[in-house]
Amino acid sequence: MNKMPEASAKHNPKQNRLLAALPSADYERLLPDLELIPLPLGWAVYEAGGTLGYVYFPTTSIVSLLYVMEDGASAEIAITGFDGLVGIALFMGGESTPSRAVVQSAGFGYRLRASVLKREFNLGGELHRLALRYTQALITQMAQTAVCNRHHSLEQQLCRWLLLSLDRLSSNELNMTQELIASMLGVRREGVTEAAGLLQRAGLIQYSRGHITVLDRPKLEQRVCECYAVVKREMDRLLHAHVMSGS
Amino acid sequence: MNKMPEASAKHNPKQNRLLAALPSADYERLLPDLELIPLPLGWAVYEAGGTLGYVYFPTTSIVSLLYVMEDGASAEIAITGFDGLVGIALFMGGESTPSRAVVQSAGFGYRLRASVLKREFNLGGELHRLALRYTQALITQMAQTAVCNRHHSLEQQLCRWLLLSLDRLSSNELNMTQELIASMLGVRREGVTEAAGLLQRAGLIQYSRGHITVLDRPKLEQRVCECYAVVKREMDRLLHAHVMSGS
DNA sequence: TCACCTACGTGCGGTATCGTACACAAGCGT
DNA sequence: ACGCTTGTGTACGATACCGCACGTAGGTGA
Repeated sequence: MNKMPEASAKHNPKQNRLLAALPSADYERLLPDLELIPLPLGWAVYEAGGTLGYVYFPTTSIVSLLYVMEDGASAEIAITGFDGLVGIALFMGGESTPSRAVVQSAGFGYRLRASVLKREFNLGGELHRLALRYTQALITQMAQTAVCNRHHSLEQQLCRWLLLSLDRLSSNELNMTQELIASMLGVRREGVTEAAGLLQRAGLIQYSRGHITVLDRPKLEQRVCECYAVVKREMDRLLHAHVMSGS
Repeated sequence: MNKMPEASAKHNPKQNRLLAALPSADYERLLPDLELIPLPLGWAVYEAGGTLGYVYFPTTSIVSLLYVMEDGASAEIAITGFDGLVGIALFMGGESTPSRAVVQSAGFGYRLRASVLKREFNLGGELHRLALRYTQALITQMAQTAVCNRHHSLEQQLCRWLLLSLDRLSSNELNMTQELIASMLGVRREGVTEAAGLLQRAGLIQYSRGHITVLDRPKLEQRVCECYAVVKREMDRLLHAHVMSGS
């Protein structure tokens, strides 16, 4: 519908699902303030307790919300990609959160200055509605993470994590060391080696020095715990449903 | 300041921190629709996936948000009392959530019809602001629960749970069987027996057939993991700070 | 008073994950 | 080509929690 001349054919704010779901009036209003930026692997989009100058709308990148404890132990509490935004504390009113946001898979995204986001949010339009619905989906993901941490095996959690990451990429390949996965899942690196080894021997994935290729996604979905489906279903319900009714 | 004749001296909507923080204009507007109701132990305020007809503002009761899995295993993801509200999905836009809300400690609360809440929320006034800030505090609690599940011992988690519950009651006594605590923490009942036994032998608590008395709260705070303090601090920051600036 | 139920205590083998240590292999710079 | 760093595989005892079984004790009702 919108055939406006983009700066680059490769990058487009509408690659982000939330931005894409905005009515054109709202979208046009934000467009001049949307700034394309690269999100390099490992970069901290924001630090725990820090002030948020921007919200980020990832397009081709994946950002993990993770929590680092006093003793250095860490755990991922949620994962965001083209289907969400990073920096909910800005519009929720807290300005900061005790968690970190780290780029888990390098790529691009668009950012919006805090003041612009707040202004648009306070208009009470679609961005307001979408942002809150997305936040609720994020809450579901966090709740599910808590439960999964409690009740499911490392192998199941790894499957969940792989699938959640895969859903936010356009390929079936991840660039990710076991060390990094371990810190996300909050387990030992050796634990990941073992679980990944099982999956590899079963022919579901192929692993090599920080590069994972998913060979058999259906089988991965068979092994994963219910947590994955719950998160995915809720994400779809809260965001897809909107696109339907909103346009 | 407000010396209005309440229906009962014992019950007052302002026993709930969120309602108390509303400017009088907003408060007065809601007052006719606030309905005092008893919250009996074990009652499901809402079921997973169910429609929410009301939001609840607990005053003397404690409500647990918990997640029950397909195989019956469960885990608490957050806890709410006079400092919060139950039913955030109503204003977040999702209408329902995949979690349950169960009364963990009997008492009272006020409820508001969904339509009334949404109307007030959409005015964009203080309730809007407060509800979102509270939601962010809830998010922190859920994140912390996820991390605590992953990294801390059962004993530490029990301490955290006792303190969080205690903070939402006016006494130092809890009515709560080990069985119930176990289902909240998502562990075996025997595990709770053991952990509680340790605390009892150390003279921190006194246990007897579903009745816990906290004897030495300072020592409890010494044993608890950092998770408790983080949640409490963030709760205070997000809600107290408001009271300051808002009135 | 006695039977019964509920809540709690305890013991024991099983298992997943941890902590640590070390070996190996792929890539990278010189 | 060589050594170094980084990423992965493996082993092994320790431990926290599980699943199950059973024992005990306080409270309740007939």
